[in-house]
Amino acid sequence: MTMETAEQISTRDRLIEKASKLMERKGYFGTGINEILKETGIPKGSLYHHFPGGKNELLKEAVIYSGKRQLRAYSDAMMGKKTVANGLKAVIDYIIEQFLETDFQYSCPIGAIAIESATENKVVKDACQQAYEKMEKSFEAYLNLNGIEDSLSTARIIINMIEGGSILTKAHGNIEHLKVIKDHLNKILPES
Amino acid sequence: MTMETAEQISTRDRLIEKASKLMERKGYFGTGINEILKETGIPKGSLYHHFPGGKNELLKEAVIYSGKRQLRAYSDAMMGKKTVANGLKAVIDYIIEQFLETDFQYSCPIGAIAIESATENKVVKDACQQAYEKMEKSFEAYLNLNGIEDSLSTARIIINMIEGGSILTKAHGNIEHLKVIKDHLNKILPES
DNA sequence: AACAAAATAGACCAATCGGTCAAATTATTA
DNA sequence: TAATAATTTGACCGATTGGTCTATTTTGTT
Repeated sequence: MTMETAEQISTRDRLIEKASKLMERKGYFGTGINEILKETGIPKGSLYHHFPGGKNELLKEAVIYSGKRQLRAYSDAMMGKKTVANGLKAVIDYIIEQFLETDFQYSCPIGAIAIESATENKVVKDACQQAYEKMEKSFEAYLNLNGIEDSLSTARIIINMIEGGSILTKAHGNIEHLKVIKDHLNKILPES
Repeated sequence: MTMETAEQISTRDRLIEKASKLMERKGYFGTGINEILKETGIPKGSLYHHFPGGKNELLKEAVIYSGKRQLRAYSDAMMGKKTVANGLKAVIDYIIEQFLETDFQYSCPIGAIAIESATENKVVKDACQQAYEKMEKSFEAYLNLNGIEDSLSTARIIINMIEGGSILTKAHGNIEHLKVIKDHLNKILPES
């Protein structure tokens, strides 16, 4: 009967959350099991109890978690915007915000893992692919619902620009490459 | 007086070359000093003789090397093409070729490093930034020379798409996301 | 030939890597 | 409450990490 806060986060979720954060910034190889444990204070045995597959299994879950969080954030940003162009520009604005808030430590959550070769950790690689597929379908549906032609290819172009723009933003330490995307959206999407 | 081949690659260059290849595929953290040494057969002492700064210095040089190689490959692909659209499509074709030849192990050479957070290795980070800046200026000049308006912002959009498209291509294991870029180039650039 | 500088060679180091495992503890069910 | 299952705890493991250091060999210069 301890005084506990309303929501008690499980050990498993705490591991996934921390792994997700580290992974987004340092990739698969840069994310250390021991670092996750030290920062969360969770002992090693617990990790291998919840994730018998070890690092691969934990990071697979972390990719899924990151993907969901990213998709939800994008959806929230788009919600309520009157035009498609405005909805997508709100997504870019959200990303810009993240970069500014984290002093450019933020990056494309899935990209940092997906970019690393991974003949090895196929489990993690598959999780990345599925996360991207969900995002693609989500964008496609959004465009299709608003009467945009070539909704699939347009969705792909937009995701390409977002992912690439995020890398460039991180590399340069300024948001110019993301701002350019907003301008470009005006060109390729119907006004108002 | 040994029978030696025409070109003798220096120990230094062999290290940079191998580091570059590993780094493009596995990023900063995934690239191990020991792995480089084992695969090249070069002893450890030689590495720290040529690169007193250790891993950071070697990988900085590797980023510069990768950037130059990438830029040259793009330039070669564009050369001789009559229209800007065709020149840029040739660049995408080159990238597609690389993916197919390497069974999708190829990735954006600089992106794999740039995406990893790097408050730490500032040296490497700066090298990434400079590599991207050179590429941006190169594309901008190419567009400007061919009478394209908004050459800088257009260059940035194109680089964004290339980098993002490469990540998505790697994640999905097919070239659809790169093909879409070629179609899009037709839309945003003047025909022939 | 003699000397100095450059480069090669690899043994060695502490620290960290991901992972295993047996014991102790807490929760659940009978 | 007794038995059982789920979970936590942390010591321990071999392998690998990036890095240092002292010889030895090769190269260049006079």
